[in-house]
Amino acid sequence: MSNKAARKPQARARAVGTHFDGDLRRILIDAAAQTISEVGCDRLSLRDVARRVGVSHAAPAHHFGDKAGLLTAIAAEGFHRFIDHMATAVASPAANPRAMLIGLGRAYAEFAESQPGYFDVMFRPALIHTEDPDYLEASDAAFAALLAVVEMCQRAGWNTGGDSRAIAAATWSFAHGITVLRQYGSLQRHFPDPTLDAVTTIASTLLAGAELPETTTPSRVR
Amino acid sequence: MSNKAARKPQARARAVGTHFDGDLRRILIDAAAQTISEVGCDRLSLRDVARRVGVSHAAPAHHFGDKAGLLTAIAAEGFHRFIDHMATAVASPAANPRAMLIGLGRAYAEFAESQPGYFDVMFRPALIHTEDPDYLEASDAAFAALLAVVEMCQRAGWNTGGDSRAIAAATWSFAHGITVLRQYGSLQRHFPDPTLDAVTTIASTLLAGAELPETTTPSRVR
DNA sequence: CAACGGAGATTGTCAATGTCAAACAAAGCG
DNA sequence: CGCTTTGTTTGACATTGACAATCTCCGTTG
Repeated sequence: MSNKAARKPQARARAVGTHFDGDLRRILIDAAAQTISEVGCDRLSLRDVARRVGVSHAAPAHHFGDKAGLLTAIAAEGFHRFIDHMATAVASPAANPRAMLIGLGRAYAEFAESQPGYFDVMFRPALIHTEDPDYLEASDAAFAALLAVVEMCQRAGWNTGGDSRAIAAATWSFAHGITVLRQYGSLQRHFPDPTLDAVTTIASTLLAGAELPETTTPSRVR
Repeated sequence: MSNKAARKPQARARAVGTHFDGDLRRILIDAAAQTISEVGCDRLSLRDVARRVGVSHAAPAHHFGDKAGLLTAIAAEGFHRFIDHMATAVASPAANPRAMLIGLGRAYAEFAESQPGYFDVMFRPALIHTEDPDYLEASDAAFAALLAVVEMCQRAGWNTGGDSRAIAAATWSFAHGITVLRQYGSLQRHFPDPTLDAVTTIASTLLAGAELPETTTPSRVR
């Protein structure tokens, strides 16, 4: 809202029948992401985005083809932001698999919480053009980044005895499940202490078959 | 489509201004679930459902209040069907944690694939009335059923050393993540053999820290 | 038996939305 | 100066969710 108010006069000043310095596309994406973070991906309306920015109701469709095109652009940018977030959050190889899993899971959920306007669109293939080259490229880059983390840990001495792609897929699945179920409130409703550390630590204990003792878990809440 | 054609004459025969034997609600739910399985939850339209059933465009809203009401009813019934499916799929306690996880994960994904019209709605809180008593009851019952499986395994000698609710939450998260990512096609795109067995087995190996050897995995594909 | 009230279902209507075609303005270029 | 291209607006249309009013049947009550 604040940046909208700051941007609107500039937009208005040159609005009538002229160009937007070529950055209307960027402004539209920002406004749409902001709207999604407020009302959710399902209630996004092209006309509402246009209203917020201060342009005509058909301007968004002109830039992105259709509603799915706008959401596709947001999803692609979301994956790029996701890559940046994961890169800074999991910079160094973890001491052990459990610590790595916890770090990855927390970074995943942190991104979903800090960038809801992007995360909500990234995994909604029914709403976007899944064959869009930019989207595919960004999605592939995100998986490649996750794969790089796994292989970095493998090089750091962690031998899983498995294909790194499969391990990355499983890790992604687990982090994604925790994240979306937390977003839905499903976990909060049934699990008394649904902090990321608690769930993820218990999960690794579960899957390890209860042999592993409780070790290095810097239990930072939330 | 086939059952619609078979049902339509009966409906038409008494349609004009009369009652539907009290089962119009059921017919609407069936038609809506069928529609969702075809076009997805996002493109469901009350008027389309009404058209398929052969009633007026306002009939669905009359029975369910609004669109979210219809989806809420479907979600609640979906959780009940989910409970039945899991009960038959995981009837006996698993020999070991890994076998139980694989069984749970497969049953979870099997349900999502066999009942897409219901699964797609069950985890979309933005589209339903999450405070609806029937929905909450059904959702709670589903978690209770999963919890029962975990505790059954614990009684069968599997000591995880953790709270059963936390273990159930983590298990649910992992199964959910695998399921939705498979639905989205994300896994198929990056993981060469995204069968449930493969992913889940690798995952348990990953989380166990690579100490566990490859054991009992009846590798049934898909 | 007749009046009645209510549940089930319909019709009509309204505002909002996505999409499309046409018009329009500004800039670049011959 | 005229032409094309790009960015944006205007106008229109079909679809949708929601609402109000109406109608029809059925069981109840007097």
